[in-house]
Amino acid sequence: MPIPQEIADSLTAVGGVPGLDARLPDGESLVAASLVHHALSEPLRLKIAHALAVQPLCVCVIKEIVGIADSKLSYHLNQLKKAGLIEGDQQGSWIIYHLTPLGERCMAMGYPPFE
Amino acid sequence: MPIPQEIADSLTAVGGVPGLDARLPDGESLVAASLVHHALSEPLRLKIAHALAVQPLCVCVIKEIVGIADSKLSYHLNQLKKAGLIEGDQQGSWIIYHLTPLGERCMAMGYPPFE
DNA sequence: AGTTAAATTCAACAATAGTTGAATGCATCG
DNA sequence: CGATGCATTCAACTATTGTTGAATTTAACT
Repeated sequence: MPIPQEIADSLTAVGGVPGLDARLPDGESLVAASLVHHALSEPLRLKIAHALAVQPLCVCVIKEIVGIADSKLSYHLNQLKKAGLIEGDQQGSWIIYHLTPLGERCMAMGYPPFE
Repeated sequence: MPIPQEIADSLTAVGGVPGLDARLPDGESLVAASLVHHALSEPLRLKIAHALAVQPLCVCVIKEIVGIADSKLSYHLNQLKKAGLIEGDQQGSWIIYHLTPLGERCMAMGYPPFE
């Protein structure tokens, strides 16, 4: 007597385990998506992303907002950059960070959907 | 010689650093959101969440889908549970996992928005 | 009660990720 | 050029997270 009837029935309806598996994103898509989630899995980085959703900012202003040491901030900015969510452009002495198109779309969705 | 003009101007328009800060989610919200991101920051857990978005499943079927050891699967199911994305109900010998309302909303959004 | 199957828990271990402070790179200004 | 301010890099360290296999729990069946 294998798995519960309800599960078995609906599973059969989608083509069994192979049928269900076919509906899932492929490995590459899962990895790409998980990288975005990982980048935003730290409150600090999430806050930076929200700030950049308001407007582009140089590192020194971001530093005022989050209140952490330079090297720590650089590390987290780099994590966001590696995930493709932000970019930095040198402008004189300053590096101005802004959301990428992907970053914009992410921040515009209001995710995760609480309430 | 302070920050670039464009940044300074738009920053002034939102009320300076304090004004910008007021537009950002509070610390509690940032932590809550980052927990959801963290739960989905592993390809394995993301795949499980996608599978449960198709239908509720018992652990043994999830195991067939992701192809990992029992204890490892339990660990990851627990991570998703702690983030409030899934729940498990005992039904006879089996535990049937399903998305919570929050999990449903998360998976329904098509996040992150690639393409 | 004894057995079997489903799933979780645990402790030891391995791997990843984040922090820190000093050193470095780069652009500007005198 | 030399000094200064903005930002990144590096190596050593700490902390968090994930993996493994054995032991345990719970429920059903005989």
